[in-house]
Amino acid sequence: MSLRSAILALLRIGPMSGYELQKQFSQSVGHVWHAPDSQIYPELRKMEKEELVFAEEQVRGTAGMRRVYHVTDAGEHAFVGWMNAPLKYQRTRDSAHLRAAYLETASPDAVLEFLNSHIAHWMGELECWEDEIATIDAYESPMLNRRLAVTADEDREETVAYKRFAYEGLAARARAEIDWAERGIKLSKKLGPKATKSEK
Amino acid sequence: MSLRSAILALLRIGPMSGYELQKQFSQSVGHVWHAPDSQIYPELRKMEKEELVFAEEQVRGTAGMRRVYHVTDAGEHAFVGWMNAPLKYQRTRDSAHLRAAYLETASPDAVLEFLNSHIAHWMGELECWEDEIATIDAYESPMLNRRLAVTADEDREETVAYKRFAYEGLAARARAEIDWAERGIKLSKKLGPKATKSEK
DNA sequence: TTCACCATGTAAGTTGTTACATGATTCC
DNA sequence: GGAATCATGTAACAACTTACATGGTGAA
Repeated sequence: MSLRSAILALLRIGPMSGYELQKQFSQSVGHVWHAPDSQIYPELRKMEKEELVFAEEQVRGTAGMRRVYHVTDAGEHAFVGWMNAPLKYQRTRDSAHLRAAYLETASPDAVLEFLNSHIAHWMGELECWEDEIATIDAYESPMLNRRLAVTADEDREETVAYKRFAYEGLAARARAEIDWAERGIKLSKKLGPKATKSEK
Repeated sequence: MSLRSAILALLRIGPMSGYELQKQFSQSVGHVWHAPDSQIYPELRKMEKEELVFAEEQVRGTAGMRRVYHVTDAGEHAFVGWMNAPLKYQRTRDSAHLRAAYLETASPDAVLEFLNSHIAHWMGELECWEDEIATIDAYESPMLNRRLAVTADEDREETVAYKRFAYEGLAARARAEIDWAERGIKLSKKLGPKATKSEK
């Protein structure tokens, strides 16, 4: 149900086509909740059937078509309902930590490769979130500005603060992962000589 | 494919029935990689067909049955292969941070409830991992001891160290989530009066 | 004898992945 | 005229969830 909530959250910023949504899901939002186009288009059609959104059909050129989706009252209600309901935590499936627990099975090279690519992965995430935070602070976030334009003056501070808060949490997580992997590299180097010794 | 790797990792510790595996997946391992019984039994049958494991059929009482699974050479090879291959990161789907980004939509009560239950959730995880670490340090982990019993002397330190390392990372993550949610509570209290004012 | 635990699954549905498929528009 | 981008999907498959379904064993 969270894909649906993510779509509603985006459409609440302003009406958008499936294509525009898809671009959002491949950028910043996609780093919190990923969704490929093959999931977005069918989901929009389902939401249309359930009247959470409605499509404004636009003609492009001579034969082109564009369906711009708007949130309906029912959709707004569903989103607010989700926001106020208890959150369902999905069970963890964390392949990196699963692997870490059995790292003695991997070759010393593979251990370093694993930890280094873990760092690279989370560095990418960290950069993404730090950029987002900088963009918010500079009042240059297109999506947020679009939302603020239709937000009452007294609610703007809150809207900005929570967005920043969310991104800070994601950045903190990325930093924790990087720290952890760096400690892992030190550990593997400490263990290294013994591992080699045992191969003799 | 990680479910398969997790099963192989457990069976490498020692032969086990589906039921025993299932118990592991509902305890400590299940906090890294969750799997319900309805996924484990069919997966074991598939792995049996692919000859990654074989089942030793044991009779219990007069009519009871028990299939104890052992890792085959092919299974061992598959596990080591997975351990040495680059890890595939699954795309993030983080409903808590998704929600956090739009918290201005929730009622002040719902915000606190969300953040408090986030803390409770991660406190539970943290406790789980700290217990595991304490158990390892006291040489009282049944699964780890079972594994160490069939491990060469010089590899034991590594085996213990990586297990501890994995759990430390999970504990660190839990702490980061708790910290973040606590900052969120402070933030919501700071914003609180204004939010109320805007309702007048 | 009854209750907790051992033991093994199936079935239906949802969600997510990967690959395929097509065509229009706009800008250079 | 060609490339990037706009635009919308389908199909097959894999993974995961939730609920259902059944029966044996062992100890109090």
